[in-house]
Amino acid sequence: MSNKTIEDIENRIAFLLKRNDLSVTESRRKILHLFLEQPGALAHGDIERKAGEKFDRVTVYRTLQAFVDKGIIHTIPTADNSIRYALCKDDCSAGHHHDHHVHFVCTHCNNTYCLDDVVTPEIKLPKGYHAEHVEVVVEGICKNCRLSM
Amino acid sequence: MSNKTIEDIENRIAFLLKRNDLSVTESRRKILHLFLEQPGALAHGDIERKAGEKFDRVTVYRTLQAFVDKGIIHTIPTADNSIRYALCKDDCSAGHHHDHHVHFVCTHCNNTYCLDDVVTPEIKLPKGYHAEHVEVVVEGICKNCRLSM
DNA sequence: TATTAAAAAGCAACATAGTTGCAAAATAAT
DNA sequence: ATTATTTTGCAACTATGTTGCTTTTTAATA
Repeated sequence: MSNKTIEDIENRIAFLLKRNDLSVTESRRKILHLFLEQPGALAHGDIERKAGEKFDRVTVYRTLQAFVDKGIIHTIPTADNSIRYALCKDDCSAGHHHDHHVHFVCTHCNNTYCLDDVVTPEIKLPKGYHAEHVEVVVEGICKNCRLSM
Repeated sequence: MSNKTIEDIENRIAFLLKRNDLSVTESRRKILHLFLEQPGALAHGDIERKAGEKFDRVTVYRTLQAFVDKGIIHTIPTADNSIRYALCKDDCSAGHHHDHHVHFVCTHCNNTYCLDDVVTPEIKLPKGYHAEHVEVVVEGICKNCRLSM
C-alpha cells in the first residue's frame, strides 16, 4: 500500500465531510476510514470495537446517525436483527437514499456486501397495495468463501 | 363473533402445539391466540404489551423462540431493526422455514403483512455468489390505509 | 494568530432489549 | 395420585440505544 493511497483516502474523507456540511472531526475521519478501507458493510458492534477504544459509545452512535442522515452511508436490515451500515454510492442526497441494489449476507464469513450492479426487481403487489421502497437481502455463500471451500 | 369461532381457534391452538411436541401451557396458548386472532405480524414489543402483564418477559422470549424453532412462526426483518413475527403457513417443519413470500410493511399504520401469494423473485447474482435464501420486504401503503386516505 | 460562536465529544444516568442459572410451579406420563 | 419432565418466574446480568448537560474542539471572524 503506497502513501498515495492513504492520502487519497484522507482526501476523499475530507471531501465527503465538507460536501455534506459536516465539520471534520477525529471520530468522523476515523469511522469513515473504516468504511473506505474495506469493501463490505459494518455492524455497529464492529465499528465500536474498532473505533470504540478511542471514542465514546455515544459518539459512535451520533456519528453513524449523522452519516445516515446526510446520505453518506445507508443501513441494511438483516435477519439477525443487527443493522449493518455501508457506504452509499456518490449520488445519495441528504434524507434521500436511493440505493436500489441488492444486499448479500454471507452465512459463512458473516460479511455483508452491497451488490451495486444487481438492482432490486419489480414486485407485483396485490390490488390496493402501493410500494414505496423494496429491500432485498440475499443470504448465501460469497465469492471468497466459495473459493476456499 | 360466535362461540364456534372461539372454539375453533382453541382447537387449532391445541392442534398446533401437540403436532410440534410442545406441551400446552397458558402462555403458549395466549401468545398463539394473539397471532391467530389478527392477520398481521407482531413485534416482540406488541406481544409483551398484550401478554406481558400475565407472563414474565423471559417467558415471552422463550415462547417465541420455541415457536420459531418448531416452524410455527417466522421472523420478518425490517428497516427499523425491530423483528416482527408472523404465523407460518401449515407446511413449515422444525428448523426448516420455507416462507418464500414477500413481506409488506405499511409506513402509515406500521402493520406488517405476509403477502402469501407474492413469491420472492429469482435474483441473478454475480459470478461466484450462491444464494440460499432471499428476503424481500416492501415498504409502502397498505390496502386499508389507502382506502381511508 | 487570537477571539469567539457554534458544533461535537464525553460523561453520567437512564431506558430498552435480550440472556442465563436456578428454584418453584405446572404439565404430562405412569 | 405420584412422579419425572418441562416450563415458568425471578434475579442478576450483558448488550444496546437514548438524553441532558458540561467541556472540548472546530471553524469562522477579526
